[in-house]
Amino acid sequence: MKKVRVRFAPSPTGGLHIGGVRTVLYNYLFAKNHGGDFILRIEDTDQNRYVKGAEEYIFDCLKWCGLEADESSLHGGEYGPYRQSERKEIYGEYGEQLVKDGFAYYAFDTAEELEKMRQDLKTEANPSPQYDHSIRRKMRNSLTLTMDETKKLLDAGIQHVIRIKMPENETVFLNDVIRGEIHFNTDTLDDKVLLKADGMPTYHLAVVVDDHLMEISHVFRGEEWLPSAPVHLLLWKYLGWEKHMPKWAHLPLILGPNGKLSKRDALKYGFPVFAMNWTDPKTGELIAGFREKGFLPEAFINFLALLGWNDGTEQEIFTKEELIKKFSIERVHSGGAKFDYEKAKWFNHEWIKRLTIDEFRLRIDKILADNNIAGIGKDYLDKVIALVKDRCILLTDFYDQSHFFFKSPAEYDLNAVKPKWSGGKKRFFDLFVEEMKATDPWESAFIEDGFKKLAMMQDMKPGELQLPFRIMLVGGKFGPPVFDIAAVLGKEQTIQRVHKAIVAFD
RNA sequence: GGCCCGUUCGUCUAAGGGCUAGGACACCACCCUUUCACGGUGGUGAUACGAGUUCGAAUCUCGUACGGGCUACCA
Repeated sequence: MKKVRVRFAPSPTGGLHIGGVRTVLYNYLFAKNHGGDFILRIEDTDQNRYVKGAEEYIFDCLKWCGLEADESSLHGGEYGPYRQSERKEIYGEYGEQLVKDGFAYYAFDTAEELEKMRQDLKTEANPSPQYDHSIRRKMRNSLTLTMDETKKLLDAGIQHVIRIKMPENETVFLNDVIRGEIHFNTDTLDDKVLLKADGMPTYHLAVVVDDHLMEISHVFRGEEWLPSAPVHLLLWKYLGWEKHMPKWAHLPLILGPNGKLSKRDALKYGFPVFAMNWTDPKTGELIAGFREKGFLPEAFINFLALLGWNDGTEQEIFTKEELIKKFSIERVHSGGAKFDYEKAKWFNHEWIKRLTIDEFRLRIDKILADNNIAGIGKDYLDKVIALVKDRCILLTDFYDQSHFFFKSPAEYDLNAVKPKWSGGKKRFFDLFVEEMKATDPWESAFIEDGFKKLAMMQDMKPGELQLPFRIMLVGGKFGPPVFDIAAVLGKEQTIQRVHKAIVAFD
């Protein structure tokens, strides 16, 4: 059997959204599952849509996700170049060959003429007229012009495109791995442009030529490509490569609240749709990314993998290695899946809980730096992490959950303590300071023990004293068990905070 | 409008002719915890509709409805 070679072919026009990442994931998992190669090809045939930094950004995203390509413009390979703009010369000859063989033709229509045709033919029943078999006889192309006229125009260097000549009333069968057999009648298809006036191929020509030249064995791409699939099938046939044609699978779309998930949804609903932050160089607009939101790449790909696929069991948490082992394209759903940010967060939480303290520490450098927390000893930091880790749903929750370990509370939630504050309670804490001074060893259980004994001696309920104690150390009604906090803070710091708070409470 | 794809709890999904239609997220209740989470237990909640095939249909077929995608010299 032919070696498995799959590819992801993004056009570098902006951020990489999760639909794209999932397409990469499924390609990658399939390739690795079959011991094959994953190729990344940059589809930059549209010069007008070039966006600076987008290509590098895509590579960075894949690196962060742990889905790096075996071959690409960055990683090299035997089938390069991997950037279509650098393959420009390759496509022309195939276009000419198609014309010579009668499968395509030259078209000289200007943008204005095309626009006029669409306007003239536009009716309520047909709001978007196509350049198809029914009208190509009325346009300016090598089908309507004589050979001499055509040659004259070509020799004169008049701008022209090459269009595929859709056959009339034929049925094109597509055997999709996920959807089964799909058929199209060619009468409903239009004469797509194959080679543009600037000499660049359109996606349709480039994808077929490159997939052939790069010996791609399987094409897994988004469902939005389904309508143009028959054009690709026909080109494989017309170019004489039918027996080498890859297997096809069209992946279901990832939906937002209103249709295909888009970056507009990110702005509107406040959840990330890109893998990493992306700032549009033209508008300066920032679209949030999962990485910066505090997601673990392990959780991110785990979540994405399960959005449209499952292994048939009830397992939901998978490592990348497990996914590689268990993934099968046949088990991918045919229906679109709505993006659920809550579930994404649940996956992240599960992954954070599974992290060891060491692993967690290595992931929070940036969060500490962003919050000006520096010079913390490893032992102390690890104790904090041990208490706080499982309370973090996102990595970025770490600061909110732990800041009081690094900075004495700047203010107190007085509403939680003031109404019930009394002379008796003040006396208790004065005595408790003395008690703490004698507490040895300084451990959670001993601190708690001393606290409760003293409360009993004072004939007070320990429960009613715990909340004030918490506010003293933390500033508010949150955080891990209060005696654990005191233990980590240390005797001196705990006593200091109690002293300071007693004054503030009075 | 045309073409194509899709349709099981609110969401992601399991079940590919034979069960009380299973799990997870979210939600609710209780337990744990006299912070808040975690955790534990339980609960609400679905086969879009209509025909047909069959002893039997979530599962097969057809129709309808609804949702989505495409309809550029963009990918």
